[in-house]
Amino acid sequence: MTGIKALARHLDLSIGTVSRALNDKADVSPATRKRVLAAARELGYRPNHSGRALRQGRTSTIGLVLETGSPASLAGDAFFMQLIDAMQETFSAAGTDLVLLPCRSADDPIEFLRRQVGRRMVDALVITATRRQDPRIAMLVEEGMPFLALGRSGTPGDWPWIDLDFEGVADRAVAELAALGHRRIALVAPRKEVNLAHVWMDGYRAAIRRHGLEEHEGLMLRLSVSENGGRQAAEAVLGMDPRPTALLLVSEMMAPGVYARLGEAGLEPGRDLSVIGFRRNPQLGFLRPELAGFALDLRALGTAVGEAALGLAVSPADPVRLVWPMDYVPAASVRPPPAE
Amino acid sequence: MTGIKALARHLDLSIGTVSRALNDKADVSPATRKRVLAAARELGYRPNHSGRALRQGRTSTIGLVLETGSPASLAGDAFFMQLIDAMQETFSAAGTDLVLLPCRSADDPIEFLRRQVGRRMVDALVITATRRQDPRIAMLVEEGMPFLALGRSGTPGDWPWIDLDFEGVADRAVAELAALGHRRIALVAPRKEVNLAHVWMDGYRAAIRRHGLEEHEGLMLRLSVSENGGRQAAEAVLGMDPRPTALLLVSEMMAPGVYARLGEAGLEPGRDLSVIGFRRNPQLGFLRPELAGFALDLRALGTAVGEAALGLAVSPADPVRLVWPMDYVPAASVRPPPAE
DNA sequence: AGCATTTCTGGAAACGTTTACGACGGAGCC
DNA sequence: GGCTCCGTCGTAAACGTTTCCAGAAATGCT
Repeated sequence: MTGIKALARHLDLSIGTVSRALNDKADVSPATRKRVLAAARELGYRPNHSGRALRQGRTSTIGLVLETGSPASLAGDAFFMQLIDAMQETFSAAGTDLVLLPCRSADDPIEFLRRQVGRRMVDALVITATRRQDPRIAMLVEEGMPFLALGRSGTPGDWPWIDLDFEGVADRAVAELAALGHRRIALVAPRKEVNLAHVWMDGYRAAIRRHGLEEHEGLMLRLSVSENGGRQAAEAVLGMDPRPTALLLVSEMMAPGVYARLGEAGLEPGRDLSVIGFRRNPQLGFLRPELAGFALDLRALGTAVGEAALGLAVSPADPVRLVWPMDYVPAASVRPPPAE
Repeated sequence: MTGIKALARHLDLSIGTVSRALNDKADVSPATRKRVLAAARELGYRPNHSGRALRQGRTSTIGLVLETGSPASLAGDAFFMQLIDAMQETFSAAGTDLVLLPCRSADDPIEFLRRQVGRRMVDALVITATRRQDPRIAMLVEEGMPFLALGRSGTPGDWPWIDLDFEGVADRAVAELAALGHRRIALVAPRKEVNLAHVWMDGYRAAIRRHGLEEHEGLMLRLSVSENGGRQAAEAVLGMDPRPTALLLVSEMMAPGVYARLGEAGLEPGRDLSVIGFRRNPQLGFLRPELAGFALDLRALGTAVGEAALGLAVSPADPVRLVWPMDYVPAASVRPPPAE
């Protein structure tokens, strides 16, 4: 393997000069720089990551922690894939690499993170699926590890986060439904104790109250975020008496299940039960009637997340705290409630 | 940050001795070993990954390359999540870490891999979604990078791979259907030019021929592996004249789309069109009638993949070449064809 | 007791890179 | 011509760890 040493010997230069030439440092003549770059390309030289990281004290790598085992994390839709895509594009321009660190849900997430921190293999971490009380955050703050949370948490402190506007979405969705005359609106929240579940339910509760609609804990369903969860949501709504006239889903990926179960009962989404999915998702373009939801530019979000993660190392003060807004897109799955 | 140096000073020992104690080497007395381990735990010492990697010439990390942007890779179901989970369990026992390397489908995969190889950040790579002609394989062989391919390829050579038994599944599925009296069996293959598409179609073709069934290129559909793809498959089948009596899916995740489209046409899976999904998937337990498919123990597969990947570094000779068998599990979605 | 052997420990080199510093040459200036 | 200064390059230390080697202490053997 050609290291910088072999390269220097081949060029009859010192390794110091070669290094400076490769890294665009000042103290090297244009002629030699050109010569070095040519030789490096020819010999296929790639700097050894460990050596560089050891010397520089940083790895130019950022880790995104993902939960494996939980279907809500990466499965169900290409949400994260697209996010990762955009993040990587941003990183790439900054000479940084992205690695995904899968954390087994069976393992202790704290221990997993502590291990990553100790290894110093990444300069910063991006964590997802934040909990209402998330010990990971306190740990990372304590360890002095730069990190960005995708999602808020009740853990106090000035750590950086970016989150979707769950309460804004819930509020707007309820408002749209109320304006059409809906009085009984059921809500689906994740079964898992992630923070967004509570933000989502709080936003819903506040909006229900503000519009003076029917408030009832039984209208809030906790289900797994999956097609099957959607099916169970529809099942539950069908069993309620009086039956809600609208259903608000925490994830649009549940909608196919809802539609299927309604169809089996001879009901039609929109006409018999208004349905609002969370995110407007082109993958679900086949749904009839079209599913109402909220537009989200995943590329823009991914870029923002990427930039925030990059900024972590450079400016630890003034952490990002960003609620990402989403715009309502009406569709035929939302109509006035059926006449009683 | 407490390095081994600080630890040694704190213990009034040489760093050599401390290192040996930590790494379970022979030349250290039980008493000091105990003392060192206690101090390491107390001071929260974690070996620096770069330092160790630099010295040892290996990183104890294996990279799994994933394609982002393509919905078939990680989305659709939790297939990879579960695989990763089991792989990680295997790695963990061997003191190895797993990182996921997302490769943007927009980028050049060769360049991406070359970069990973050059960085020497991982000891071995696991690549997925192998193509029929996959230049990545030739490149990795040439670079001398240990790797394992999840999926076969037409690229010649003795590189290690593990793949599902696509032709076996296609063969058995056709046999089951033929035994029930089906004569016109439609097949769904991925639209993308992955190797498995061809293995799958070849297996199907051979079985069709062997059983003397209706052979016709129009019976083979190339569609995206998604719920919507399943919908399109059903759509296509409905439009065929004469209509096939059975449908063989390359992924069970397409089944909900198939079921939905059939339902809209007033048809019932099993009764009007037999459907076989690829893998038996508990996530799809809600489908009625139950979907026939092939049992696959993802944990066992993940363990096998993990072990093969671990063995890559130790025994480069005699590469793994493994076709993973799957057993047919009948269900109500497969019944004799309707009387003409 | 004397020697050989074992057990434990410290010293130091090495992995590949970056970077502070010093050295050397030539050019410019008085 | 001697001085400074700038441009260019080589030298060497340092990052944190592992591992080889030698040395010291302790033990076993005759």
